Amino acid sequence: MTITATRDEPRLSVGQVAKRADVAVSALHFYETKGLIRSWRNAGNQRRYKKDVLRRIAVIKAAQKMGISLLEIQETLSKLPESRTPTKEDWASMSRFWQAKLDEKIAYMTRVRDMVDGCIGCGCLSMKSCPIYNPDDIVAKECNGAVILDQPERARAAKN
Amino acid sequence: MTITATRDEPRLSVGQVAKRADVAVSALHFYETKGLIRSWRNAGNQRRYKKDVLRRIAVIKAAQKMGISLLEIQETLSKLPESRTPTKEDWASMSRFWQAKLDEKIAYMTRVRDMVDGCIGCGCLSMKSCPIYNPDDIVAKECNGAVILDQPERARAAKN
DNA sequence: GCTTTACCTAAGGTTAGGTTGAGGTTTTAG
DNA sequence: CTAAAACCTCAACCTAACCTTAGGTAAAGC
Repeated sequence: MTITATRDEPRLSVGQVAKRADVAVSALHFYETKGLIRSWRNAGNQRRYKKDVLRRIAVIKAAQKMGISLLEIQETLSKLPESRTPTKEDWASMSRFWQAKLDEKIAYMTRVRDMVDGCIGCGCLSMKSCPIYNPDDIVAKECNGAVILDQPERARAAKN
Repeated sequence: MTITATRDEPRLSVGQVAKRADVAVSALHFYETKGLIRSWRNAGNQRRYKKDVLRRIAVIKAAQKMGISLLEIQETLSKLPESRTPTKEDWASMSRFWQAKLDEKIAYMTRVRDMVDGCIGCGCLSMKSCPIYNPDDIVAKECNGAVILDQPERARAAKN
């Protein structure tokens, strides 16, 4: 009896998902083409979603707020087990993964801030040795002594 | 004599600027169309730059590293005096301005990290009240108590 | 049963920050 | 003086992350 009740999970239409997750229908289509979410079709070829798509979308949005690209999000989400609905621990470990990335980014930005601070503030801006003045070695060698600024450079690296 | 020597400031060609600033010629053209840098033309219609363009470009690149858009950079640079070569204090105040923005961003990311941490970690993820679970109020009202997450939303706001 | 609302696909558009290429001119090196 | 290197403009193309529009189908309300 309760079994029957649990069994006929109600599937959501794209409109319902859009409303509840506060994203545009077009975005849901888009996420699907990118493999971020999945849908089933009803007899009339309309998308039907399992409820846990809401959590997936919430996680996608949270990750985006962290500045993580959809590609990276997709890659991470794809590690979730397809066979079962992800558990709390699944989401938690994903969260830890992204937090580490965030920490990296925060650290990176802090280094940039300090570099700008140190270099523009220290008076060397007018000198040949200043990393800000000499764009070539904007990755400061002088000024504040070996500031390592090279984390979020994957995009550029990929480009070249 | 020295006066004469100081007076005929050597102007740089795009190729020279590109090389010294480590940016593509196309990028320099692009920056010019966006009003980020300025050039003069020689008799043959070729671009010639004053030396301080190098510093401008260095600053542009530094700002980009901070995640500041070219539009914002342009707006900030446009406040520099056109009449004279910017002084050290000009650059320093610009640097302070951007540092404040960076601090904002860092604070924002820190809040996001803490929200993800608190919410996924606290066990409420499976509950209706969780801001991560309920995308509508991903701007956490529960969990960690009023986390204000709304700084870098100009893009979206502008869109809607 | 009919109308309105929701949905479908495919293609093209948008913004940011450029890059690439075509077709032609100017500079520079030998 | 000539050939190569550098430069010019303009237009097209690129990625990300979607949105919009067109033309057509399905579902829901009365």
